[in-house]
Amino acid sequence: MARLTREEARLKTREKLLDSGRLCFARYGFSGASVDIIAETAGFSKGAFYSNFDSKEAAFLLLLEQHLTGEIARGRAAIKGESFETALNSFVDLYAMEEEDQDWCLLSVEFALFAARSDTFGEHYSKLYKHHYEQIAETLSQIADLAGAKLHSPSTTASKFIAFRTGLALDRAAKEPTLTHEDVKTSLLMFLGKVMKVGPEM
Amino acid sequence: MARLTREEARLKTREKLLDSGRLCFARYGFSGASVDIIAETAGFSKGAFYSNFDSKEAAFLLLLEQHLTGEIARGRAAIKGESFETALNSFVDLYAMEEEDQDWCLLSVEFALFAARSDTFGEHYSKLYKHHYEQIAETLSQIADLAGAKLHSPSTTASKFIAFRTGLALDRAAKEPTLTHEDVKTSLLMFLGKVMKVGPEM
DNA sequence: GTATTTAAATACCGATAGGTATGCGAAGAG
DNA sequence: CTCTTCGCATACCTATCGGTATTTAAATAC
Repeated sequence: MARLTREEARLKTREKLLDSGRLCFARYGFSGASVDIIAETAGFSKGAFYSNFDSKEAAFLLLLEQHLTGEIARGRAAIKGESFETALNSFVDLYAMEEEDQDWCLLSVEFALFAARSDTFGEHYSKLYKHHYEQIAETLSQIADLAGAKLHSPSTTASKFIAFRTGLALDRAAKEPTLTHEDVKTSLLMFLGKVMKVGPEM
Repeated sequence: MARLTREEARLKTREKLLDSGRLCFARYGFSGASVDIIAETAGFSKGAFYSNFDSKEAAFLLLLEQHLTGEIARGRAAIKGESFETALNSFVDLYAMEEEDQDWCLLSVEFALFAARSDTFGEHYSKLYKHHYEQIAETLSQIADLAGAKLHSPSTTASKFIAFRTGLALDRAAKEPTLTHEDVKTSLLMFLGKVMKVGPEM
């Protein structure tokens, strides 16, 4: 293994900490994932963590931002060059997630709660999501376009879509979900179909 | 004020603690509401709390159960003797809640997260909600009846409805919600309308 | 080589929490 | 009136956590 400069080593450490953070936050939640655990899981100590990030909250925020960015990119990729039917299906598939992404969905819920109760944080959070919804709105509009439809209020539709998705994910996250993965997919398809005035019946 | 027997006094204390718990849990969340605070708010000490409840979790569970029971009762009351239109509207109004109930909606979300991560608790939680959804399903079926419609799978529909409601409430709980109260109402009406095959367009 | 910088380890701190053990004062039993 | 019971208060225990201060060891600069 090549000798690393100080800068390279530091960035590598940072990445490992972020990876570990992603894992721990998803598994234990924001308050449940202690800085000690995150650092230890990455093979470092708390000192390394605080030498790379201002606070636990700052690190989480970074991860959340990365995750949202990735979600948008995956959305765009899923519909790229596809027909309406395929695009809609692929897009919904992305949000009817199983496993890994579900963990992150739980996390986002947790952070919504946190944001709802924290004055200082609520603002930052709202800004982040306002942008996120606009990005999703854009993708949704493109899908609607494929069907020759036009969304009445794209960004509101995006909010509702994510709201529905979140609620469904919360059910799926239970030890004994009352809904199946199919139910989730059908529900989201139904919603988008209705909104684009082309959907199948429930 | 009449002299109280020991039993009467104890029950009164218990009630006051539960009231305080309802308030504190809603305001600060489950982990944010310390037993100390709950007891103090009720005008008692931690000793009183632990003399009345096995644990913080047990007390919360009791409150959750009471809340769910109340929700069902309010649902039934809202549609009693009404025409389809009125029943549907009143029912949705209940779930498009503002303020007080919203706090509890947040709490239920928090507990869904808790249940998703706790093995011991997840089971208890699932049982509670399975019953809850069945109750809602019954009310939804009655509403559908009024329109001469029949729900395909009442209990699944109830799950989806609550999922949607929860997601929407989560947005409304943000410091700067992206949806309005009207959006929430419209969305829920749209959902039920679609499901009962009689709804208005989005 | 030595001096300096700095990433990361260790040790530590104050706050807070859930829960327990014990003490006290008033209600109930006789 | 007295002894017992028991609801609640007080004091305490242990653990954890986010964050900081200090130290150490290695990379860089000279």
